[in-house]
Amino acid sequence: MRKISIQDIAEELKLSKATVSLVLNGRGDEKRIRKETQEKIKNYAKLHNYRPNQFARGLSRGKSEMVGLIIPNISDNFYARIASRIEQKARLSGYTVVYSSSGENPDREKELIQTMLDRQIDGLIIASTQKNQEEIKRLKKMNFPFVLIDRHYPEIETNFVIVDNAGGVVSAVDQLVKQGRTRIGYVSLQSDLEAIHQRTEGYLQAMKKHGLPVESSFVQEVSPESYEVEMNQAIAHLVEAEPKVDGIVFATHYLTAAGLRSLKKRGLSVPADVAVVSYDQMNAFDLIEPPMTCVIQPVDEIGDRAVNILLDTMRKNETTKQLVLKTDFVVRKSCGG
Amino acid sequence: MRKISIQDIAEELKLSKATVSLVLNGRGDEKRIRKETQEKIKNYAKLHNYRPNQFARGLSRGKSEMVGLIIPNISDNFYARIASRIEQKARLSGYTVVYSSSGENPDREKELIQTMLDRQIDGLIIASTQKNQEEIKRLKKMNFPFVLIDRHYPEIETNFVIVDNAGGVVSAVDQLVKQGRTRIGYVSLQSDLEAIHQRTEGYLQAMKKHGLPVESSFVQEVSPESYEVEMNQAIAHLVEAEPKVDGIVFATHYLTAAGLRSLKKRGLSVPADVAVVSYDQMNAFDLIEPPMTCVIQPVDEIGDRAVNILLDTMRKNETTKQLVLKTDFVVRKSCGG
DNA sequence: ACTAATTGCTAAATCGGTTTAGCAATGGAG
DNA sequence: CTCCATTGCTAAACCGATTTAGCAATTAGT
Repeated sequence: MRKISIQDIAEELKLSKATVSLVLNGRGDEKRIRKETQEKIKNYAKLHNYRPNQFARGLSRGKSEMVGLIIPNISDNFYARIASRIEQKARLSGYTVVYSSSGENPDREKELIQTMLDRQIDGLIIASTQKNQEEIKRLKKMNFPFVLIDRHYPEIETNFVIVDNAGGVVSAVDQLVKQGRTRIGYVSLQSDLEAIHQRTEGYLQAMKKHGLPVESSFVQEVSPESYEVEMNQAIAHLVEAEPKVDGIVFATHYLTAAGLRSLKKRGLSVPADVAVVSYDQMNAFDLIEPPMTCVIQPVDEIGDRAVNILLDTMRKNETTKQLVLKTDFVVRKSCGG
Repeated sequence: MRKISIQDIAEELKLSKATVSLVLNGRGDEKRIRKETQEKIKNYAKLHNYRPNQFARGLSRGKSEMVGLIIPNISDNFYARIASRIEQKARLSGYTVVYSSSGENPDREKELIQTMLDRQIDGLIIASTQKNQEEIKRLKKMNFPFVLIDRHYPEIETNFVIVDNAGGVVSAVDQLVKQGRTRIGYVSLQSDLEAIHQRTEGYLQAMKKHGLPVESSFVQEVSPESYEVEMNQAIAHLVEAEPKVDGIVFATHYLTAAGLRSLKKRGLSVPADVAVVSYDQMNAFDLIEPPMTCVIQPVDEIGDRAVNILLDTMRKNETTKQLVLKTDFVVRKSCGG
């Protein structure tokens, strides 16, 4: 049961490689190969479990039927779910997805893009660190098909599928206001990510819209590296400086987690003392006490749209498509509702 | 800035493809190519950003420098973390990891294995559905390098890295006993997975060891498809039948989650009414009230060991390696401690 | 009966590398 | 001056497919 090549089949059946290849690629009729011959080839191939060597095929066709996916971190549930969806969706169109995590490291991201290009992938989906403009520009200049997801470079014209971050936070603030909260704080991340800035924008917009004051202590930022520790500081500012907040919006799910721990340590009760809404969710956010109110990102839609756009771009050279998806919202007890 | 091939370099520098290839693969000295010539080639290659075509290289070398990873579900945090670790570790040895989710579907798993073999991967790491003996046997017969992780086929002699499931549950029961609980229930999954059976074994062993009775209502099984619903039934049996349980061990993290919801619905308090220990963890298990006591699986070690074994197997044809890793344990409030 | 069209298939180039056997030129030893 | 070693490099086969131009044999058309 050794590996069998097209050559082997051709010799065995006393035909040429060309004929065999044509038939096995379904071009037998088009090339007017006799039905009988076609059957013979197909049967032999099936019987001996013929499998085309993808290297040879790729080399000669210049296509790999693979698309690359680069995300910051596969063990972040948000990206894992996107990855999972993209894989499923891409498979339906016959593509294999190759994915890798950049660990939020631009150099590594660059390296990964290069590795994937070396492997002759046909297209790329990237949730970029957003510190990799040069590489993205290069892809664009190469006219290589790609789609940015979750994060994009506003200054580069590319395909992208992102989420309406500002809108998501607005709905979070709206909900707190609806519950009668007026001194609403916001905890965010020190970050260059557009998405993070937009969330802050959303907070400020929403507060303005409701005519609520934004005290200087209301907006807190912690560093991505040591947010666990800094969160205690941040919470201290929010709940001690006068006026104390009666509601907090956290900019990411893990900030919410850290924030809750911090609130708990101080003996503050949610939502009685402070109502909480989280941007983005975590697996157990409906399990915790109180269950967490969340802005929900349309994970499946991000994946589906990204794949669709990529396939379009790969096939015809479509115009660039830029999508901003609306967030969803789940009200649970943490917001005081 | 077009794509440049070895051919191009050779022509430009009036050398042969062979020389260029040799030099760029670091075999210049060995083949006694003049330093000067080597420099010329390397410089030209760097300057024009030469990148070898991996298809061509793979075709001619018969190696792809890729390893495949097949897991049930990338959006399950347990597997995501393993995948992440494996990717990092494999990269250090110059391998790219291609991964795919089987969705617990044996047919799909088989398909994935085939696809990966077609793509000429050099080795494979599989967390199998355990309903795919034929395929695994086939790999073995082909003498293809692979390692099973998390789940293995006891009747097939293969490399594997699994966890001491029974031992993990024993430590869970031990902890509950230490907290003075004596009527300990166990909620598991209807499943053919060895890992799941072993956990049940562990429960029974531990109860026996402590001389505790296992009432018929103490062991509950729910189906993987509708465990959320059936959990209510299961919990009802555990807490209503006499004698009522005063402690429960859940066989997986998501069973724990569902169980907690169910207990909450009935107004039962953890750990006052029922102490709880979870086999395996979830992201927010330290956030919930009460924080969850967990059996911790050595995720990183699974990944590291699997890669090591795979690399060994790929290089020299080592003897089969079979590893059973010990679990860890985190005590938190849910067990009454 | 002669040309034209159709049928059925193949030869050979190509993709971009790797690798082995060996050639030509130079230097040194005897 | 001849012979052998060494240096520096190359020709050509090979990996396993795809694809195009076109040949030979048969059938159809007039």
